[in-house]
Amino acid sequence: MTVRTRFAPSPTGYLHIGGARTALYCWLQARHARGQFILRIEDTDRERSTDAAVQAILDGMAWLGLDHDKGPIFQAQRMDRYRQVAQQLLDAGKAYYAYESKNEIEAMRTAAMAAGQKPRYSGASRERNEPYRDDPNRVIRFKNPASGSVVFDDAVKGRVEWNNAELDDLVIVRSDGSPTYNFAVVVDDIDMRITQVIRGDDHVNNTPRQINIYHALNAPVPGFAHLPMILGADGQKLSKRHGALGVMQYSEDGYLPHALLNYLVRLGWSHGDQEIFSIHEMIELFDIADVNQSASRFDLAKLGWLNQQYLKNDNPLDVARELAWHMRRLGIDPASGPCMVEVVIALRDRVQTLKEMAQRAKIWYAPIEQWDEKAVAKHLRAAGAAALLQAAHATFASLAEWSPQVIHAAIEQLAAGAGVGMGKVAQPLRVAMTGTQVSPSIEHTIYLAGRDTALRRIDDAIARAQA
RNA sequence: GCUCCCUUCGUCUAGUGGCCCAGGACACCGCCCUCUCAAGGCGGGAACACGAGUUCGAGUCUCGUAGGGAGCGCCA
Repeated sequence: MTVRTRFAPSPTGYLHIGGARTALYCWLQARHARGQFILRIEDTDRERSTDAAVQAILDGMAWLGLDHDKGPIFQAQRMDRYRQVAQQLLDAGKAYYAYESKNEIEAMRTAAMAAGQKPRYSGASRERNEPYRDDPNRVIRFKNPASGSVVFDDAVKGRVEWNNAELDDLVIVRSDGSPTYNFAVVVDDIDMRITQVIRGDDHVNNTPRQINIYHALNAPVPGFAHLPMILGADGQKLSKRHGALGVMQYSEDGYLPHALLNYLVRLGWSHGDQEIFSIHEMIELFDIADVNQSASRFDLAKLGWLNQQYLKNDNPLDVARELAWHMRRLGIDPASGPCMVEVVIALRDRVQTLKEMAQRAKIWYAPIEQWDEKAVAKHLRAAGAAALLQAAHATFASLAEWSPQVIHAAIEQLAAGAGVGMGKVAQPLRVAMTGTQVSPSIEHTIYLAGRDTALRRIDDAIARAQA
């Protein structure tokens, strides 16, 4: 049997970290089994669903590379199908019309609470066999079994047993004729022949009543896997206020999609001591049954480390392409300076994101924006610094070849000639090149600036040293 | 209130009764390397929530307690 999984977000916002991990696990499970991955948009709530959110989800999935084999399928376009199935249930005596007002239902809930039960619908209309009539309160409720229990074997939670007595008769069709979530998912998952339902564990409690609907429809029940939540760094539930960023925000912040995927796959799942997984390895090794049962926290530091691993090990040509995008975002033309690949190699050990890399690369593409006065005071106005810079200027101007190796040798000679250590020469030059005391190795910093810029900056620095 | 779920270093996790006085990774601290910052190398501190029970033996099985979470909608 072909394995079929689906990711079914509701379009009420962007694709966040939790949704992205759910999507990843669904995708991995399907790819691992060489099955199908279906994308379904659960937009039965017309109030809250927006086209912009649909687009944001699609963009997020595309950026992560989680491609689907079918879809996106919109629930809003399947209304007739839900009504048809509801009618089937009605005809079979497995669902019924109910006309209680909101107030009446509210009263039932309060009464149940007072009796020490959970707030629930009393089932008042269950045996009344009320015919259809035009009434603003008309809904269709599912006739849940009154006794016995529902048992399912959750791929991550294990065996879960639920007493039917705990379940009330839920609404499956609203007064406006639209289906409710619990009903629409079941109809869809049956129609799409989903074999494994993978979703957040906030749905565990819905599962027993959904299984009862499967039974009422004489449909095979799929397997279930309920994923634990992802918490914020502070252990609080992830919300918009608590760093629950949309996936595309990570793109803008300079993370590589593969790094995010790698971080996400390890959040709740592991394969021995392995930390780095190629997409191919994830697909080979992932099994939903190995997923953890407890919630985990989102740790930006580890994401940063992983991102750097990819920055360091990916082909610099590919990284350069990404870097160019971030540089343009900073208003810099990547063509106005040195070869991007060389810049990537110079900076990749020193930053964790592409955004930082672009920020640091600016010194080779645009004039120095800001001088670190402490650096100027310490290294440019130091005794002998100006003379060293003069000497460096002369040496660099006469170099036959402009390469890091040649520049390195020249600086060593300069230091030896002045009877000082490398630091005494490198630091003033570094401040001259960058305005700060931090940069890649001095020879690369100078080399990447290009001879003309390097000489000009040394002149500026001498002027500044004497100011 | 009721029902369900969860609990190993600060964080992500390994661990499926003896290989564990608990391993790896991130973070943190120290040392080395060194022109700065990193990267890298080496080293360090750091955890089985608690209590009973089963067993020759429990992080691993059972029960309880505590703590955390989810759900109980004509929201998904």
